[in-house]
Amino acid sequence: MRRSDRLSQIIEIVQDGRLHLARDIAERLEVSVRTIYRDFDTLAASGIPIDGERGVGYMLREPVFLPPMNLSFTELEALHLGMSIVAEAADPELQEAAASLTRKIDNVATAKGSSPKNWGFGVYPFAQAKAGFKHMPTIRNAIRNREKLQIDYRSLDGRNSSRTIWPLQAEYWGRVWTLSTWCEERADFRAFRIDCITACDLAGAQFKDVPGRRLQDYLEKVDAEMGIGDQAT
Amino acid sequence: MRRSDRLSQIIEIVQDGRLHLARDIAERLEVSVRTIYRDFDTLAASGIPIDGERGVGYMLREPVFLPPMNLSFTELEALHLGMSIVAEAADPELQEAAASLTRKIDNVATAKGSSPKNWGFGVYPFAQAKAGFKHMPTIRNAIRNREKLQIDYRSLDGRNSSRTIWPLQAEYWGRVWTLSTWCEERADFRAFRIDCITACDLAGAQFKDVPGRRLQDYLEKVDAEMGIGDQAT
DNA sequence: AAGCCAACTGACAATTACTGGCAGTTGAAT
DNA sequence: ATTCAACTGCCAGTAATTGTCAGTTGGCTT
Repeated sequence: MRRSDRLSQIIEIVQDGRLHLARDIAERLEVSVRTIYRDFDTLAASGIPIDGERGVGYMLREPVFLPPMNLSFTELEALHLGMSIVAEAADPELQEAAASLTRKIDNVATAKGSSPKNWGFGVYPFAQAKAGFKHMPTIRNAIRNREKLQIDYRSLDGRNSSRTIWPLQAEYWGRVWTLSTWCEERADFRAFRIDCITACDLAGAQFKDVPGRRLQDYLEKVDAEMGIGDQAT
Repeated sequence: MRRSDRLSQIIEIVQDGRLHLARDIAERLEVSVRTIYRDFDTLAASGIPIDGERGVGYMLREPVFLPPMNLSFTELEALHLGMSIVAEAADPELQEAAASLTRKIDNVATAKGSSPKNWGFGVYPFAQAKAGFKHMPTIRNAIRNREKLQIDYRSLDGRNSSRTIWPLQAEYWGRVWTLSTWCEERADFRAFRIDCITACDLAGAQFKDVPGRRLQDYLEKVDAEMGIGDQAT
């Protein structure tokens, strides 16, 4: 096996986010442990965020991918359009991520002497989408980690309520963002407009994968009703 | 210079889409021509779509990137959100590109044993955006290659007209797509709603970069007027 | 505090991979 | 028919990679 192939394999192995011992990897790739140590050196030198701790093992610090990947021209266009939209329609954290992703890709996908390419897309979503952005990072984080949220909500007709919810999915409707959840108070699925959420904090507990309360169950239920679910009541 | 660095450099050189001779590349990277031939072998074996033609030179078949790239978790989220939106709000060609890009990334960015990950985003744009999709591939292609378009247009108040336009940029407004152009008939900038374009064909000629008729000039003009430009008149 | 674990480091020889040079062959274009 | 430049095979010299060995270091457990 070629060295460069082995380096890619190491990344693939480490990508599960769990702890790995140099000895195990060495065994699996049929090289000596010393070689693995040297490989981790090389990877670190290339900027891959791998932490090695003495007495413990190796672990990936954050998600990574560096596959030999061929993108067609159309895929590049789809990517740029998508990033343009996200840069307009999402919260600042995602906006920054979209911008930095675009920079990274442009760095490698265009000849370095050339001027920044114009991809022929402009995006002008409605301003309303920006209301409620301040809660989006918290919400996305809660969805990722399956953490309950404690929210205060002011519905469109002016009633206030306080809920503990299991955030399942954020939806983008072109103008507004909504959040589909399992609501503990109502013991049912509820969708909230994110711009109507007045306060939003982690409740400090995770939620489990309970059949009947999963995103999949919600989508099936909504499909059955041919609607998009109720606003919070 | 390490071999792997040289391989990346070759990709970077070839990435301008033009023709390159092995001799020139060899000279530039200070290795022998023989080595360059061997490198192209290696690249081809890794799946990079480079064509070599005897007596002609080397050329990239389609855009490519295989950078050592680290994406943060947030960047991955931005990417998935963007692709979800494109998969809903764009024409079938871009939709397919978005889907295939998502597949490629999920293949490498998630542990290979795990089930497909749910990213917590849903996207439901208005159906109107889908009108006029049939012209989008032609239009995107024309923007890319700076080709004039011959269009038939039916404005919102029912008047028909036929124009030769220089397509500069497509804009997404959350519900509809518009196309900003230089219009030869009006000798001025004009924006057209893409869903109101009844026929759309390449005019068979390219347009040049004429100062005063570029996208950049249009954007400056629009900024100055604090509006979004006229609909076609 | 002692012991264990596994990451690390340095040195050296053996092995392997890469490279340049040369002498060809091949396919396409002129 | 000639030219051009991609391609191929071979060989010897060179450079990079590897395994072995003998340590050191920092964190954790007992």
